[in-house]
Amino acid sequence: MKKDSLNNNSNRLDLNFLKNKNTITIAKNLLGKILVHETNEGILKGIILETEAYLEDDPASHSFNGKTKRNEVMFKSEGHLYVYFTYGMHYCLNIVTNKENIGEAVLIRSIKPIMNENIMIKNRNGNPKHISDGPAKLCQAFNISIKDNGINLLSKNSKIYLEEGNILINKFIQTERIGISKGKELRYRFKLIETKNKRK
DNA sequence: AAGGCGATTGCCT
DNA sequence: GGCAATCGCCTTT
Repeated sequence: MKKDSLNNNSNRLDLNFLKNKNTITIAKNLLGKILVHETNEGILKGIILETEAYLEDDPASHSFNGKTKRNEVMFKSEGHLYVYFTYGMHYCLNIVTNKENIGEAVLIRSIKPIMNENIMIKNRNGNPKHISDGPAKLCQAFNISIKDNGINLLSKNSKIYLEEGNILINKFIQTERIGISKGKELRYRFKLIETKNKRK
C-alpha cells in the first residue's frame, strides 16, 4: 500500500488555542476542530462532534480525589493527552486543559471520520457502522491507547494533533454528562447539532 | 491480599 | 431497554 506523503503540519493548532481559557470554554471550542493521528497505516482525520468537561472541583472527575498513578497526566499542563483504560477493555481520550497541578480535562466523545475512514473501519474489526461515535470507539478507530497517555499534542513533532476545522456555524446543545454516578446534574456535555462547510 | 468498580460497548430480548 | 464482558487501579483489611 502506498504511504501518505509527509504532512507539512501547516494547520496544526498552537498553544494559544488552549492557554488561559477555562475548561468549559475549551470543551465548546473543541467542537468542529479536527483530530489528526499520523499512523503507519495512514493519516487519520475526523471532526470532533461531542465533548465533556471534567473540572477540578467536580465529583465526576477522575482528578476529584487528587493525583494518583492512573490520573497523574490529568495534572500536567494543557495540551497533554490523558488516555485511560476502563471496563477492562476500553480506552478513552482526554485533552488536558489547565495549568500544571490543576486536574482538568475534556473528554472527546464523538468524531466524524473525514480521512482514511477505511483504515478506521479496519481498526474497528471491519464494522462499517458506528465507527467513532463513542469515546472508546473513537480511540479504537484512531488507534489511540494507553501508549499515547501523556504525550503532548502541542509539541511540534507529535503524531497526534489538532487542526482548525471548517465549521462556520457552530451550534451546539449543552446537557448532562453520560455514564457517571456523581455530578450528574452538571451540564458539561457539548454536542454539535448543525454544521456548515465554509466556502473555499 | 482481597474486593469493588468504572467518563463503555455490543449483543440479546 | 437490560446486562455481560473484562482488568487495572484504588480502597480497605
